[in-house]
Amino acid sequence: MNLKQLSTLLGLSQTTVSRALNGYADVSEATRARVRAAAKAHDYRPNTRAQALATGRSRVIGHVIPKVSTHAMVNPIFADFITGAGETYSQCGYEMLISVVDVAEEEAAYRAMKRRGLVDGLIVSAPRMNDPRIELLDGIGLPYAVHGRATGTDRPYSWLDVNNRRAFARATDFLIDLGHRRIALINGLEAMDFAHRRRQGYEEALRARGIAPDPALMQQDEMTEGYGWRATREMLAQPDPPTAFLVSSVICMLGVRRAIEEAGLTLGRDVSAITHDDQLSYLREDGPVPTFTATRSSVREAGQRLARMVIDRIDTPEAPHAHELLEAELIIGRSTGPAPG
Amino acid sequence: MNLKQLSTLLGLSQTTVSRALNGYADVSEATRARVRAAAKAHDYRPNTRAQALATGRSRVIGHVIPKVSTHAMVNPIFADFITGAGETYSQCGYEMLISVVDVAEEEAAYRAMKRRGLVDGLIVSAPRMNDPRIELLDGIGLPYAVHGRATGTDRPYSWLDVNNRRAFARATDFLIDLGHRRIALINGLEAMDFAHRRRQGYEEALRARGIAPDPALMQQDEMTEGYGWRATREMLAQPDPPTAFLVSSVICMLGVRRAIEEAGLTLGRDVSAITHDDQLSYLREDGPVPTFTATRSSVREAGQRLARMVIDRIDTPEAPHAHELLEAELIIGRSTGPAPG
DNA sequence: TGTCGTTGCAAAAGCGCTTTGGATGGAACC
DNA sequence: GGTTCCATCCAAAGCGCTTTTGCAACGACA
Repeated sequence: MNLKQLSTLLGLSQTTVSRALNGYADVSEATRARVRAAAKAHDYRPNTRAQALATGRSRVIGHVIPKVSTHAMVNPIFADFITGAGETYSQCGYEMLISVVDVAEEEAAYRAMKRRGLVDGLIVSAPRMNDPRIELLDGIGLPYAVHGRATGTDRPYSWLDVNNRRAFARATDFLIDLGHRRIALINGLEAMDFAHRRRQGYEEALRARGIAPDPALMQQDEMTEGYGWRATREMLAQPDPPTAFLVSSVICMLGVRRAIEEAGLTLGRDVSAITHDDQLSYLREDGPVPTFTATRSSVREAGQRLARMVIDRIDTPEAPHAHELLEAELIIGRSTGPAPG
Repeated sequence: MNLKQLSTLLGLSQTTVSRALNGYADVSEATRARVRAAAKAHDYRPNTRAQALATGRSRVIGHVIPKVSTHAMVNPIFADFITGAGETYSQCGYEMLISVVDVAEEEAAYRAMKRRGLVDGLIVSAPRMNDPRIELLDGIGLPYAVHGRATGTDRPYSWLDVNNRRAFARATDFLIDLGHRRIALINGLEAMDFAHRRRQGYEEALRARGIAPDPALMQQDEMTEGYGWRATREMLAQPDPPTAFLVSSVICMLGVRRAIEEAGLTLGRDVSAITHDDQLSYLREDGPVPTFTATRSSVREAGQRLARMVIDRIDTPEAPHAHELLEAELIIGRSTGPAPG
């Protein structure tokens, strides 16, 4: 059933049927009701492609996943983020398109998306420092919103971010209050903006309390379980080992815990640890007191809100850029306690 | 730059330019070369929407994520699977559309996708037993391929699955060979077909060696870290606790290990455990001997191959249905050892 | 010389929708 | 009675591509 068929069936023109369904005022309410009823009865749905061609809008928003090589890591927050964004998209009548592109062809991919009219807007994920994509997309003329920020870029853009700096500063402060002085940072790759900010927060909090950051207590890498384990193991083997750890993700934290337990220590008593927790659904816990003390912020909610943000950019490109800074909650769990000794 | 502009620029008709670019024979090689050069020079890309409208093919494949409630779990294998599928799609000139829909509206969503010409085909994930989606999609007339199988359905369909039954039978066998008799199964939800098959494999292997399956040693739930921990804890507290565990996912296994270590036991010595390992990239390990003994099968590769399978269904709907049964490798790690005592 | 088959290109229709620019008829107003 | 003005509706153009159909030119062949 297409527009033409529906309209002849109703004895109306395509124009009237189209305008009736799209809520234009120049259709009598009586006709509109009749049209709506018929559309419902025949389960009429306008053809998306035709609609897109006619309006110049595809009602699709793209997410690009840059692929480094065949075995590169997929971001573990991806699934929850996508789910959040997807919820908003369905509410707003948008679709989500995901494109896996080789990192070498990323720029070409963005250009092609615009040229081919594939998407109306984009989500930019995992911004690096001085991320070139911002200038690129402005040049191309594709609306977008960034999940995170790109330190070093001076042009305005819309973003949503967790206050990583404050979160890690607070967590550091909390550990210092508990009496810890040797606090390690098991960070993500610091080319990533969020990791850079976390280190800033960590170092600032240390310095504010008169503790000099020790390079031997900082590591950065892709946030896997294995990395958490390895880094913790090495640090615990140092002559003057840390008594507390600041960890970049729960996945990583699982490795940290493993290394601590293997060393015969008890987490929360001999050694403390705080992780950032994106509230990944498959790592969710039920109990009243969480296992890990954590700076918590829902990445699913971030997806929801960021989706809304791109849609706003598409609808009102002339509006000023939006910025949302989500504050992470500090949740006290069982992985922290007073410094031993 | 659109077709019309490009053709006037070349002094040719739209027809000729279109046919030149699309490789038709009735264009001289000289003209074709000239057209190609001009297209490249101006970075011409045909408008996807117009192309789709004209051809009746959208070159988009849909993945539907049914959402149970706002806080339902997102499948942890999702990200890696998507990445694999996405790789194949880009190679074949397809795009991937992901739709998050409320489970109550799932059927309506499939119908709408067809009606609106949104997608050419679908991937069906996480099939349950007697999954109704197969009949539904056949009725709607949308090509699809299933990730897993749906026991109980008698109509033919294309699928790709891991041989879950054999994998779990082999793992069980391996544990029995090591001397274990009390072997627990920490399964996924058995409404899911894969979990059902795993239990079959497990029980068959037990019976074949004269061991009666004990309901007290089987649990099923959503495969979170917390579930693994809880289930293991409970089982270890039983009067006649298991000496070995069969675990449905690495995420779950992390919880199993935690419970074992908390009980003062050593994994691989006092208690053995084998997990199924989808090779999720963020849980990847580097070392020579893996931490966990596992039945291993790459979900990313599954994504790649399944994507190819839907594309084949779209291109040749009359071809017989394809079936791929991937055998999981049994990888011996450090989480298994001879039964104590 | 006329016929035929090829080759190379173009005109135009069509995909299913939106939107522009009227057309129509009746009420309201002077 | 004529004019204006709504309120409704419609015909047709257009979005950017593909595809069908047709036509002109050309060489080969008898």
